[in-house]
Amino acid sequence: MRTTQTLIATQREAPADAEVISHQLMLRAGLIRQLAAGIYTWLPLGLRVLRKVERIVREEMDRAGALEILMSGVQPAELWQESGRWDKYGPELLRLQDRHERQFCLGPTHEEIITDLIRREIRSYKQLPANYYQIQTKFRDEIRPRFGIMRAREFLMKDAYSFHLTEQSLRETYQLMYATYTRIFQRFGLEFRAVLADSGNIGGNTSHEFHVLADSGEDRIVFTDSGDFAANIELTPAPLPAQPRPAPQQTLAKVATPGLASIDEVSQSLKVTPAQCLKTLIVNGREGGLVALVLRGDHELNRVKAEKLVTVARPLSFASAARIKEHTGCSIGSLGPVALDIPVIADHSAGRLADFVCGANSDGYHYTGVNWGRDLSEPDCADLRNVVTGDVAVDGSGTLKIARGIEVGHIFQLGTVYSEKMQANVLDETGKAVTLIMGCYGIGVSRIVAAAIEQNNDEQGIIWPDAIAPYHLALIPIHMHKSQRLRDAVLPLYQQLQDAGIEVLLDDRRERPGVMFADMELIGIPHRFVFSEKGLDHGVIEYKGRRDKEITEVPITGAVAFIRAKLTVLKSNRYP
RNA sequence: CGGGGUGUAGCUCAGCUUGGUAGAGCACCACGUUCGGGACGUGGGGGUCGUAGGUUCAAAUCCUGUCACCCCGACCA
Repeated sequence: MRTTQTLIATQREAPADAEVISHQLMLRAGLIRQLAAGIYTWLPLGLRVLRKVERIVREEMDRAGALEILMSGVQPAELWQESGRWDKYGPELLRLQDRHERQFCLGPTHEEIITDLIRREIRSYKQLPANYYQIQTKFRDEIRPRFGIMRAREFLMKDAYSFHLTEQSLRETYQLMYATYTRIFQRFGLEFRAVLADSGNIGGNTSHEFHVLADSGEDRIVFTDSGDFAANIELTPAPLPAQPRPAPQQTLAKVATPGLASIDEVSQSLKVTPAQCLKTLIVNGREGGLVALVLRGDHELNRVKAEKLVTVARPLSFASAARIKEHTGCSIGSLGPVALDIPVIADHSAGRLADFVCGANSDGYHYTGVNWGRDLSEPDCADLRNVVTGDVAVDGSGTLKIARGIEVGHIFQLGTVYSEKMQANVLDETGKAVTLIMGCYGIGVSRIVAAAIEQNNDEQGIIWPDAIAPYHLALIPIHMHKSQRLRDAVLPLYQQLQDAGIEVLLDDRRERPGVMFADMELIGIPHRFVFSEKGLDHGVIEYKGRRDKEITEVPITGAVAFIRAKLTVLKSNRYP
């Protein structure tokens, strides 16, 4: 492709509302344009990247024996009413009516549609297992779309659904999908990790997430060096404290702490570590009352763990400041478990503290030297906190490390949640109707484009991995319009490179070199050749990889072979 | 949905307090000079100042409504 024949829509400045780097760079590089909140148009260069991601996903799904179909983005309400999700899903489901006033929605996911299809088409156990997938636009009317493509309302997703007669068969396909996802993310050339995940409100039991590692990621994932343990922080169990609780040394004292509310303020003022303080969080209880969750001052509440407590309301919600004031007579910064007349649940490590500091349930006062069992009753303990770096893995595989990740894939063993409600069953060998067991497997195709940029960028712009770059190679001739000699060197090579299966972007604009360099770097083309009169005098052109510091001179006659050797993706990415 | 913010040229923004001819940089067009890391000069095109109403001789500017977008909190690929 020539730059004069495509749309190079680069910009020097990003719109002020683009917050994350991938959003800024996608706009500046001219990959996307915003149409409305969370809704984007893909420009030619961006679409090439999206299509490459899609293609790799498709090839590997096909290889794994999944069958591609395409389901409508618009879905009739009846099926959602049948599964019970029409009422459950809330405003995130964009509902619409046709001219006959029939209810529809824009599909945020396709469980209902596929389950309906399968229950009509598959009658016999002999047709199982089955695994169907599609790559389709989804729509979720997020309360707050943000971060550009990363969390758009409209996005492209690969979703697959498998159907089984037995749990064993489900586990086999689940394993196959796990392996397939691993291949897919390896082929992208992105640093990623698969972790155990919370199955959330989709239901089912086993579930793994695939995360692209990036410091800007919204999720925290936890793993050990051996790799034996890997999980989302949401469901990483914290180790039980190794030491028993020390014997009390201090006596209980009430000290004035006027104006001090946060753990930091209190601990600094009283000259103790945050780990020696307790923080008390009051949440709404399941029966309408209040529940106090108590953590060590240096620990953070884990919402998923808290929601698993039978006394705590789901979803977890903090009690309002007004309600807390009404109940305890103090504001949030002065709460503590002493003489608190609501149920108290302490994190294990908070339960092991002795001589600790906590709020006195009276504004401007804290207690010091507090001890469980002496100054207040022994607490009920539970695992409530997020693990921290250095905690020990409960499976004994070492100490935990924490990284940030962007969730780009999620696989679930769904079970019979949908098949039961929608009566999707087949006849087994004995002629008996058996409810289908389901798995589902998602990949955020468009999100991967953004995640790749979050992970791979520098001052100059995007740095695409070869496998998903819009073009493999940029050709930059310097002042070609003035030199017949350059044209005679560049144009035949441009042709040869394309014939060799290399995707080339030839910059034939009448621009100064600096402009061309800057644009190709911003767009993130991973390899480039520069042609100049000076180089041609010696029969060489200049090569530079996008991450390279130095330039390499390459004989023009060996240019094709040189770049083919660099592009391992040409070989490894194809399969028979 | 609650809290906050912003709407002026394709992008970044000034002008608004104190009403009086709509601006700058980048981008775009033409010509000239430049020419291996986002050149320079001259000339030019482009804006119902988000939108509706009000106050006023006069509104980008003051008032009211409304819409859009963005940021902070509860979901998710």
